Amino acid sequence: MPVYKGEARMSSPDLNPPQTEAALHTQGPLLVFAGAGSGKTRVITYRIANLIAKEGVPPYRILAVTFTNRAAKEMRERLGKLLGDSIARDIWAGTFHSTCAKLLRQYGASVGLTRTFVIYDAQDQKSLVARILREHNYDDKRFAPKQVLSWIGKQKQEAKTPDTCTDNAFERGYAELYALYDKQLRACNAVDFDDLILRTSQVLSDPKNPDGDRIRNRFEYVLIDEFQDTNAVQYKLMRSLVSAHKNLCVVGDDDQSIYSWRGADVRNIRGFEHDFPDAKVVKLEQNYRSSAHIVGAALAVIAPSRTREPKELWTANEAGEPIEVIGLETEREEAALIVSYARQAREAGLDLRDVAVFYRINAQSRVLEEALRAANMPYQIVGGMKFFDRAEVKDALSYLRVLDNPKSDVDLLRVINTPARGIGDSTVDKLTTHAALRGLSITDALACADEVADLSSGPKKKLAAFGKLLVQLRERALTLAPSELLSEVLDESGYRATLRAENSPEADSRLENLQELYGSLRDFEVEVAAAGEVATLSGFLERVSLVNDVDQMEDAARVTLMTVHSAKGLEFNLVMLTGMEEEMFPYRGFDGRDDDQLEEERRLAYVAITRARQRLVMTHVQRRQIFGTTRACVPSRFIGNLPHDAVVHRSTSLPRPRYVDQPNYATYGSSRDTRRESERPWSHPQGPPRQAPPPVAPGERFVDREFFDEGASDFDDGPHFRPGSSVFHERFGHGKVSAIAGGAEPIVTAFFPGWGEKKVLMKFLSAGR
DNA sequence: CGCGAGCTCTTTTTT
DNA sequence: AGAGCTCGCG
Repeated sequence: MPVYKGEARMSSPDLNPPQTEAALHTQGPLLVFAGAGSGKTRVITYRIANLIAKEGVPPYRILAVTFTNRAAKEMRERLGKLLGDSIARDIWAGTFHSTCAKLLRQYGASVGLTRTFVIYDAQDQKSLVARILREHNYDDKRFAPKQVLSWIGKQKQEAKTPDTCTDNAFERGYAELYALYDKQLRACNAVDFDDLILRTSQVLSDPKNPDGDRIRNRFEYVLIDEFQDTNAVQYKLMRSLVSAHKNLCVVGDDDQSIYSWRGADVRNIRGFEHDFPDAKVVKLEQNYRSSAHIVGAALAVIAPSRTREPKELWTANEAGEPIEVIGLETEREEAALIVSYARQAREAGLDLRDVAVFYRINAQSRVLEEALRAANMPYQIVGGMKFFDRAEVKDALSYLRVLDNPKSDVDLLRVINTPARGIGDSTVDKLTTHAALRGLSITDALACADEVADLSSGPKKKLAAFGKLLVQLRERALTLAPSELLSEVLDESGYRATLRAENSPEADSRLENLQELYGSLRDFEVEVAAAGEVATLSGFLERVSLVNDVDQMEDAARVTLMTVHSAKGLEFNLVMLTGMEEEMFPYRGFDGRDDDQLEEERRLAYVAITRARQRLVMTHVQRRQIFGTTRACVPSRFIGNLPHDAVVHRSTSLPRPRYVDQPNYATYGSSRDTRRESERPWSHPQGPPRQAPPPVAPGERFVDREFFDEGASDFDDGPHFRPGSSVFHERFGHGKVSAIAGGAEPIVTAFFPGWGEKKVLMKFLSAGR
């Protein structure tokens, strides 16, 4: 019998009244509006603990859906502390996607999936659609794979199937493609991300399907976090999941709804009471996380939003440090400032894991990264190019996936000529045509390669040899541990040998990445073994598909760089929010932004600000080089919204002249402007700052560099090697640098006695004698 | 059939 | 600025 050790705490002042109300709720629907930093996670864990300990609900009958796997893991850890790890382990906790993947492994048969189905990512999807377009002679001017996929994705997010998706003649072509794409996925025993939800929902909503009832009976209590970011299928799935008992708790904040572009519908949370009229509603409005200045700033930024659920965030915390708004000339200077601030924070005793740098788009990270690296400041970048998206890693995974699931054509085609084994495009074309005509998978077609029409004996032999390789490897897969299989694959396929033979710095780097993949597979095996289970290939591949970068984030003493989207749900002592300029944040895409999108940008800014506990720094520049051109920049309207008394302005130069074309702006961006957001000018000028930084004579150039470190801005010569430097390399020993080629991964040319001149990646070098 | 060079094209946010 | 693509050559 579980003993609930935290019982004493439950009634203690640990929880405020609304928190207690939510935590003690048991039966029926519950809607929790959880303001930023209002102790939401704690309420959720206490509530689950209460269900288990007081109500006697078995942990395995509780499903908790979180936004990231990281959040699920953290929740489990907290519950472990309250109830013990063995109980916490039995709770179902994960994202919608990982939960559905788990369910489909077991209950996927009725929707055409076997236990070894694979999950296709964006790249896989694209290559599949491209192939369909080619094979069916679609006009690739009218049908771009990306557009086709985004249209299909939208249908799936709205729970629409190929036959129910549209009767609009204009969209007929898309609907046909959806049908073809769907058919291919089924033939491949594969799903895409949206399918994970859609197919699970289909299992649940088919009244004749006994699996639906099995799943329903399994979960007596369902909790969904970040509910404002659920889409229509997820909502539908949720409804059929709880239709019997209605023991549903949803938690969210409409002010933090930032994923509408992914199909998320904020009406799910705003209209919740309509679908569940007897729902109990609790509002958590006290912020415990941030200083009063930061809470005030967040409120000021979100206030102009026209559509908000009524609620009032407040805090009893102290005012704290003012928010710093810093104007700089270029993005390089901005990066230098970030380095300088991080350094000062570290010297002041702040742990670097408590320092974060946010930006609106990933493209902004490069310059920041270069500056941090040059300054030897430890950092990690979340997002951007993922480890598992690298070509060599994807190749290796494709081998594993097609071994696990022979029907996966996309994976087979990816590796059929990687490394090059003389199977060219025309041979592959004939093979795929042959397979399509007979309704075979490519693996099957390979098994009888000599029957392929129009193929001479050379290519046939090569196909047969590759087919044989796969058969042999598949046999080995039966007895080998997944990590051993990977090793075998890399050897037998010639992949490793080909890279070794290349003997270039890039190839070395790829080999290293493959080694890292091997390492992560080993880690997975150890972890699974610790839980008393056996590591399966499918299990590993699924994890790889569904982890995101925030899940992967290391808990190390480093500055963290990420997009604002990735930052949702996290918190840091010091947050530096970069690129606070019109067109950057709010971001302006190709076709501008409509009102709804601008509101979402505003909510995004709200999310960014509320991540900070003690200190918030916002930077903006006068000109920024991005996408190959230089743009002139104006401070973001969100800066204009900040309360004057909470802000200190600084800059390294006089702001650009402001062309005031709207008399209203004398109040420095106050929300007195009642026009709709989109009617206000885009590059609207700021009024003069109310609270000027140190006084400056008009026209005089004011440069305030006292808040810079000496030397922080000249990171150009930052790389610690230059021509003439002595370096050390694992294999080549000591040498002397002759040249350095920059870029994200700098390549150093150096002379090594006994080896001659070699080009190596800088990361493989250390300082020599 | 495979590789390289030039070309174009795209550029938000991600499970 | 960078990646991905097509085309042409060996």
